[in-house]
Amino acid sequence: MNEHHETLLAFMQTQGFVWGPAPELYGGAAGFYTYGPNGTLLKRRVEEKIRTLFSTHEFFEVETPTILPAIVWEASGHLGGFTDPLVRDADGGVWRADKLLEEHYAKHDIKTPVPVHNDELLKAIKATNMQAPNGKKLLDEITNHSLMMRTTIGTEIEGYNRPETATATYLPFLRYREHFRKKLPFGVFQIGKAYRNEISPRQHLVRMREFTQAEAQLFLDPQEKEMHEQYARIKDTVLPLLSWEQQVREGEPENMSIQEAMHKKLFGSNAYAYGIHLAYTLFTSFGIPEKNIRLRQHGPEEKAFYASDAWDVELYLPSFGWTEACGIHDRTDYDLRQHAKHSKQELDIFIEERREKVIPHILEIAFGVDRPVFALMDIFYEQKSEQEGMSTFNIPYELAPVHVAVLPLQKKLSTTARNVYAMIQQQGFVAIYDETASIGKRYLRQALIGTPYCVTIDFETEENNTVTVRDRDSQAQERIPIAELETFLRSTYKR
RNA sequence: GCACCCAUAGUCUAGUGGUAUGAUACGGCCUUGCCAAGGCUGAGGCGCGGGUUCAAUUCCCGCUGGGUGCACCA
Repeated sequence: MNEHHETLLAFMQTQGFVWGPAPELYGGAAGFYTYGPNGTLLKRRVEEKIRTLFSTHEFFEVETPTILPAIVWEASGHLGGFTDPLVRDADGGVWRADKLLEEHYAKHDIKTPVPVHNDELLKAIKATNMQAPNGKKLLDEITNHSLMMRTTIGTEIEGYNRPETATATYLPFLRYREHFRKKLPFGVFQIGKAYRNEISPRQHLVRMREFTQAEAQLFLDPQEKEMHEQYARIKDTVLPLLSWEQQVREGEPENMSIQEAMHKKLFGSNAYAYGIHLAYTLFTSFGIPEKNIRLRQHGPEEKAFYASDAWDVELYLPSFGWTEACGIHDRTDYDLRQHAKHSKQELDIFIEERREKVIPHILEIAFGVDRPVFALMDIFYEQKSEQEGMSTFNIPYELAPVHVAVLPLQKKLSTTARNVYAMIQQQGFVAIYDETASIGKRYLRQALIGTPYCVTIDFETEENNTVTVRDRDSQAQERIPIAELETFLRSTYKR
């Protein structure tokens, strides 16, 4: 673990951003964290950015259940074929059965393919007479590990916590069809919890067992993936693109216009390019510096089974380096076909002009919300020694957890100060009142949580109803009338 | 999950087979005119369980949590 990350963890804990692993009282469970008051405010602001951007691009928010019966996950492909076959050794160690056999075959230059089904896999392993890598005897049983968290609905229905929000978002397709008056394209988005029973979660908020996911889903007519109007608006935008070709030759991302990328066939359709652009815009709207963002194309091996086009938004985290933050997938008609098959319903739309029924294609932008939140803390917390100046959380002003602090210069000014505090709260700002310790110490406290403005009530306030407003970044103070505070603050915090 | 390493106030740390050092943060009082100011003072800790021992925070085992590598991350 690097030193920066250790400093960051102390910052997040002491300043009320992130605590855990929870429940701390009982020693904690890996992969679960609690957002403290400041962390929760920060995360909310990030979620508001998501809502604003998706809404202004004609996506509509929905909220679906987090627990769904097994049949849904059989249809989506999450259950069944996509669990890991595990074999135990005499000591209780657990190994990936298919990987063990694969390695064994590779080592002995055996060309036989590794069987897919558990019983055949077990038979093949027994035939090799192999042992576990730790020298222990392997047991005669293969069990499945699934990343899905199982639960029971009522007394006996098998259910699972959703491992992604997307599948849950697709299920009301027939309702969407009516709601959007049988016309494509239409878009929906969802922000909510997802659960993955990771074998060993690490890297703090970056990989949790319970996390917040956000995703936008655009339902398209497969023959109308050109989206000329939207494409025309974005085609000249330059994006940092790390193509698969560049990765193979270990090159750097290239700054390239979307149009140029289309010519090079990096994106499969105008619509997909639109999705890429939207995802990139989203991450810049969080205030993450452009140098910390790049787009990386998936290689043929890592591309998900359902996707025709696949890129990730990656963020540079000082703690962990380049980290996947968001996937943009053209999922084609895979999901709707699967659910049509399993539910025995026709999930299509009748296109008037062509007099035909089509199964819409789905373009997906999906990401863990906790990752950009972590990135903001990781990138913008700056620790300084007392000689160097104040340690500051340099979060962009509009994302700061607390908008403004109200500080009486001395305690004898507290009545006036509390009146100003009450007024600011009623105006809808998130405010903090602090009258303990020296004024300098209180400025530091606010800098540490990124509060942009400190309103100080001094002796002049009582004479002429003015206060000073201290700006976090410039540390400059400006005297303004109390009556103008709201306008001043409103200019930073648009609502 | 495997291998190795680690675990002391909120945070960071010293140290010990006889219950613990310091810094910082925090509370109270006094002082204080924009400063990470000063004085007095207060509260706060050996992750959990078992073993060895007269005695365990210290030694041993297990668990939990963290780090690194492998695996996993659909």
